Amino acid sequence: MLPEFKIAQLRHFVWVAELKGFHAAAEKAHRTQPAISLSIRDLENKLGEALFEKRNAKTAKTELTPFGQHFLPKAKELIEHHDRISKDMTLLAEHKTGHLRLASVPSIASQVLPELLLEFVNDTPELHISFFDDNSDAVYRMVENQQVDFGIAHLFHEQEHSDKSFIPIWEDQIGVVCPKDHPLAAHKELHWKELRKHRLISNGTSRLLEDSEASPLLGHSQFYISNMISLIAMLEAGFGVTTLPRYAVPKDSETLCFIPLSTPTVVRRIGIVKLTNKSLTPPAQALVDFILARNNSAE
Amino acid sequence: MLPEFKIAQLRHFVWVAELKGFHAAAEKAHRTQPAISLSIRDLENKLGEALFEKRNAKTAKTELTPFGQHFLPKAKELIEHHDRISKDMTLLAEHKTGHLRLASVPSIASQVLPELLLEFVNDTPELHISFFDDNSDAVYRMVENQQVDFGIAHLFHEQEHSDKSFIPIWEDQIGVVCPKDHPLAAHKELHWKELRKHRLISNGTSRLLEDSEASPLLGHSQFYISNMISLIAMLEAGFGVTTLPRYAVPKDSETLCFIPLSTPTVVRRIGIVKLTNKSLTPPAQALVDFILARNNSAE
DNA sequence: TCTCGCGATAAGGTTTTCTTATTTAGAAAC
DNA sequence: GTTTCTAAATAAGAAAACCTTATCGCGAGA
Repeated sequence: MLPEFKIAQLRHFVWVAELKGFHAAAEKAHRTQPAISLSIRDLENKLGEALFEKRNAKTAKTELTPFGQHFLPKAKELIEHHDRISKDMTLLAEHKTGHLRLASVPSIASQVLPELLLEFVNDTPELHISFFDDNSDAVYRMVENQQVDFGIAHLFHEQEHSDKSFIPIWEDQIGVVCPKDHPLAAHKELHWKELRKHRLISNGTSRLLEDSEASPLLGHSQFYISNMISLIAMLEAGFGVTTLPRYAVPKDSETLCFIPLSTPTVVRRIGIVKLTNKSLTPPAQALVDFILARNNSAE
Repeated sequence: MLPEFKIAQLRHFVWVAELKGFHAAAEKAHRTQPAISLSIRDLENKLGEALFEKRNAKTAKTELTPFGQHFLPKAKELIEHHDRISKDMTLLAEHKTGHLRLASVPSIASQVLPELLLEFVNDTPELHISFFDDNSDAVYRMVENQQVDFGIAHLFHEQEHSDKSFIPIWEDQIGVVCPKDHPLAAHKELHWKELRKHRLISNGTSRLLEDSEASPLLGHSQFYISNMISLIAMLEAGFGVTTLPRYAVPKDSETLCFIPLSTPTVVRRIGIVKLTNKSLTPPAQALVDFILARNNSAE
């Protein structure tokens, strides 16, 4: 029962009023003059009042009635409001703006994401990114609680996360880390049995070998260091060697080197974790797409 | 190139979101369910993003995407803005609200308008009325300067106001005013010659007689009082008699009476003055219509 | 497994909103 | 005073948008 205005119609009205003519307004609207006439008439009928002075009379210029003068600023405000929302939502949909929350395991966080994010935000200056790094469990938890839009973590076969989906992206191969002047450093690749002669330090990622034929090594290990910084320091001090996924090793270390294990070849799959039945926000979806595209083209 | 939303479409979206279902929304919109589906899909296409979680999947309840959650409050605000304007303008068009500015000559102002306005504003509690009373010249001037929406004044034959139009409403007959105990008070009507025997006080309205056969009376008059209050006081004191238009005489005077002049019968036409090429605001037009209707039915 | 509820999809009709063509009226020019 | 010109109104038909009925697909609960 209240009349419902169309934005286009209001635009026509504003243009006729401001350009003082139907022809000029028609041109601006990319319509013909009769279309504007009808549009205005429809508006007048809806309102039950004339917006422009009777234009068949002697008066030459199209001029607003007092009623029309009242309506003009209101119409303009509504149009502006509409356009603001339209623009905001379009920007958001084009992931040019908004807020993106992301959690990742430290290895990817430190070795892959910095460069990747730098490239991604290059053309989206208004995008805010919140970034958390923590271990896989914590990442899963943050995804579950919707503290982040998506996470980057390992795939756990054991724990069934039926409500989450996993998109594998990176394959992180397990290898041996030792000082560059260590006897093992000369090898291009290693068989697990070759490690038995050396002092092996196990760490949090060692359990990745549990299911492999290298599992006897774990019993062989006398030391366990969970903290990555300490572990690296021990290695650099020449205390021994360890096994680590490649991404967990500082990329451009001066003192340490990484030798892949050829037998067994153990890979840790790292990928994107998100809630299955929840869409991503446009910026988040854009980043996921970006990561996928980059990794497909890279391989 | 920016998408343009339709208010109806936004309503559909809000209803689907809030009622958590297309059927419920369809009912509220007095549409069928497919209409709502298409409406939402169109909106999603315009935005380039899904608003609701994929509804063909396992999920039962229709739920918003994060993007949709962002859009919902904005859509609601825009709808509210639209409805506010729609309502305001409708009220204004129905002259239920707004501002009406009016000027009138004192006679009508004091004897006709009070009762008339009281009746008029009866069903328009939100209408503000600014009211000025002044002589005819001033009323014309205020109309001309658009200080008032319209005026109530005399018709001047002499001065051509080509830009103003005059709608005659009242006919104000000239008569004689005298104390109730005056010899003339017994008459039902008077011939101008009968006044010659009495002391005549002329006043601002006396020039209405100038063009009539009673013009000799004006030379006969020894006193001229421009101020109405003083004039009435003089009459009440029994100083003499005067001629006045009927509406200029206090209606229910205890002491004075009004006897029409039969020869000559001079009427002063009072009516509505407005700018020719300017429409009235809806409340002003409504009042004019009201006055016209009242006066036609009264006669 | 069946059925129900909810939403998507398809096809066709109605309404709305344009366009082209023409008319009208005032203003300016002759 | 007639002609001419310009701007808007009007008419009629085409195009687009929108809604309806009918039907399908799919997951959930009986």
